[in-house]
Amino acid sequence: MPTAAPRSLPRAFFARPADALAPALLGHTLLRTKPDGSTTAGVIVETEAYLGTPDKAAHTYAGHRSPRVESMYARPGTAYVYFTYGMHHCVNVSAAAQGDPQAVLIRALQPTLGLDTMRPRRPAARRDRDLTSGPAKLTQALAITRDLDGTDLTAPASPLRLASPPQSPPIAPADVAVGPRIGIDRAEEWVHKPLRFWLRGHPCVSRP
DNA sequence: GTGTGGATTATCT
DNA sequence: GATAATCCACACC
Repeated sequence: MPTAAPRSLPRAFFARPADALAPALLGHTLLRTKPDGSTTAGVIVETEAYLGTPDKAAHTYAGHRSPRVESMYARPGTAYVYFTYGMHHCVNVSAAAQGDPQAVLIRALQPTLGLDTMRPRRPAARRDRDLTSGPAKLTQALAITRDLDGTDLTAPASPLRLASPPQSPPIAPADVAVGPRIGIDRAEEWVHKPLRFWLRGHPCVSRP
């Protein structure tokens, strides 16, 4: 019998522009395995695309390159984890081709595995849907910090990886809502571009 | 060397 | 809605 283990997404899945990858990631699973063997995971329900060099809201606008953002330049399927607001981490997936610094921010998950492990990491979450309903909430719940920056998300043995659950029902385009990105207010024409994607009506998205 | 401002969240009113 | 919490990267002396 085949196991119930999700199968990792192949490198080629990530080798497309961020605005094409972002909606395609909806419905796939982010899995986090710690050295102690604990596993936490959730289904992606909200993403945002950051298009790199031309995108005034991207960390790599105008080709900006530094150790912090190096993972955005890495081969597709690499984790870009950054630290912001003095206390929060956010996790992205590098997209497009190596050297083209595009990425997709994972903004919300539906928690599916290891909820008992997540709860003590998220004491403010009064309901389970609050465990991972935001980009910094999900990194807390899954214990994702900067030491996972650069992780290969396609490798089955990685501490952080992306997978497609067996028998996952396909996401119909009509179920995907599109709108402007959250928290972007000084990127001129890039403020309003429809680069945020979420599952319409899902209770775990960061904002309706 | 100093100053500024976040791809956010929790906790108030 | 407003604001504090709190670090780092970067711009600009």
